[in-house]
Amino acid sequence: MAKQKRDAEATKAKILASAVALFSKNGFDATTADDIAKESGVNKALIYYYFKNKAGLYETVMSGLFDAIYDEVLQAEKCCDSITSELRAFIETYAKHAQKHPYFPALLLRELSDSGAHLPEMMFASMRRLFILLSDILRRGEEEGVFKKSIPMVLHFMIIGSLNLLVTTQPLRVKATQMDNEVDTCSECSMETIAEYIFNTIKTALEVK
Amino acid sequence: MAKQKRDAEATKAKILASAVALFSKNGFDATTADDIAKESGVNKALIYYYFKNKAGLYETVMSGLFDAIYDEVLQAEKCCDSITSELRAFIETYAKHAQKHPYFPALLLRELSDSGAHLPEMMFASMRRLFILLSDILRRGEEEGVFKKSIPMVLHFMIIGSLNLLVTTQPLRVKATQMDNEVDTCSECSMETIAEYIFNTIKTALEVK
DNA sequence: GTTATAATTAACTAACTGTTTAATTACTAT
DNA sequence: ATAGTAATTAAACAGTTAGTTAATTATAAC
Repeated sequence: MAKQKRDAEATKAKILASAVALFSKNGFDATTADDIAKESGVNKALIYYYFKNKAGLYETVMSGLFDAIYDEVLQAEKCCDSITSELRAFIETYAKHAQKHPYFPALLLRELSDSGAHLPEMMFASMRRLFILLSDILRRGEEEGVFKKSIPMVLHFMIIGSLNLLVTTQPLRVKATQMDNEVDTCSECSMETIAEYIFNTIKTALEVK
Repeated sequence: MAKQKRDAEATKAKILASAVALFSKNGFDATTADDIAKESGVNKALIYYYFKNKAGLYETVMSGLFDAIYDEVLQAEKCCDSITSELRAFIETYAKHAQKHPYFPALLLRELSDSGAHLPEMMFASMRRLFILLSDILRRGEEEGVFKKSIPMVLHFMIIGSLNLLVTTQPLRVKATQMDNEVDTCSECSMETIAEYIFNTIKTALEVK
């Protein structure tokens, strides 16, 4: 069927797309239902018709984003022959995704900075899933005698903390370089270079000497 | 003089204290002038009398927090005999401060996640100052042949990113442990242990073999 | 074609928010 | 005492916001 005048799925999709864009740019509080309605060209009441309320829409948005990155990382990890390359895949894939969807780091950091005030259970479970993935790599590496004993939670935050911050601060770092070329803020660094460097740092620290 | 019925400095201090607490808990947008007035027991209009407007109050709050942590790190770094222990001091002091003032990581992460939307110049300069401190340690270490060549900006975010996230997620990680003891979220880890581990990870990666 | 249902709309509301104002009270210097 | 100033107050204002409602239109089933 061609485009109808009424298409519930299409309407829902339009709302979601605008919501992702606006929530990530301005956060939950600073994004209004009117903004989303205007951006998507959809009547405001339909937001409540389809998503119950603003919080419900936000949760749907976040849930989708979390699933997407988890699936991608899970996928990438399968096709590896060594533990070390699994670790590299974890970091690289997360980095690639964060670069491709730069709103994700912003939303994640905002959520973590108020301890998940807006979405208790769902975001909780999603973060946990991702952490278990890394935790598992480290445990198996340890069992195989390839990795030293580590504190997975700290390594996890060293990885995703730095990756997320490097994405969100990108414009800030570019600005810093323009103002003062003395300080190297890595403003020209590609996400691949950064991921590679983080991987090497952690790999070196994990190596049994 | 004993306590008077009117004391401008005391009033300002009361407003600031409540503002720090509320801004860090709920962020800029979700904190209302009414909240601050109620919490501090000060008439709402006095916020505008002393701080011009909400943004002005926010900037004063952030400015104070940034100065405090910078001064502390700068102080700690002076009294070191080796480059390696300067690096340790940097990480340890930041960790200690973040633990002592757990609202700071929350505010910092929120700011960075929207690229400093609320306070362009001031927070920019403060972040830069702190980064230069670390950058300098790494450069001198490199010159002395103690450290490998590194990407300071990435290391900086690995350090402060992980430390900040570990502080803000503390309650979340405790909750995770209560629900499921299988996954170790480092919920019992002291900030000293964490700082020590981060230091060792980075030190090992920087060592010239 | 009629009917039932799902999608859409414009207008509305009730609560909230940042900020101002005009009046009032306490303190200080003379 | 008095006058001037600084601190404090309650009330109000104008704009915004999440969420609702009752009516209207399209679609599909029969």
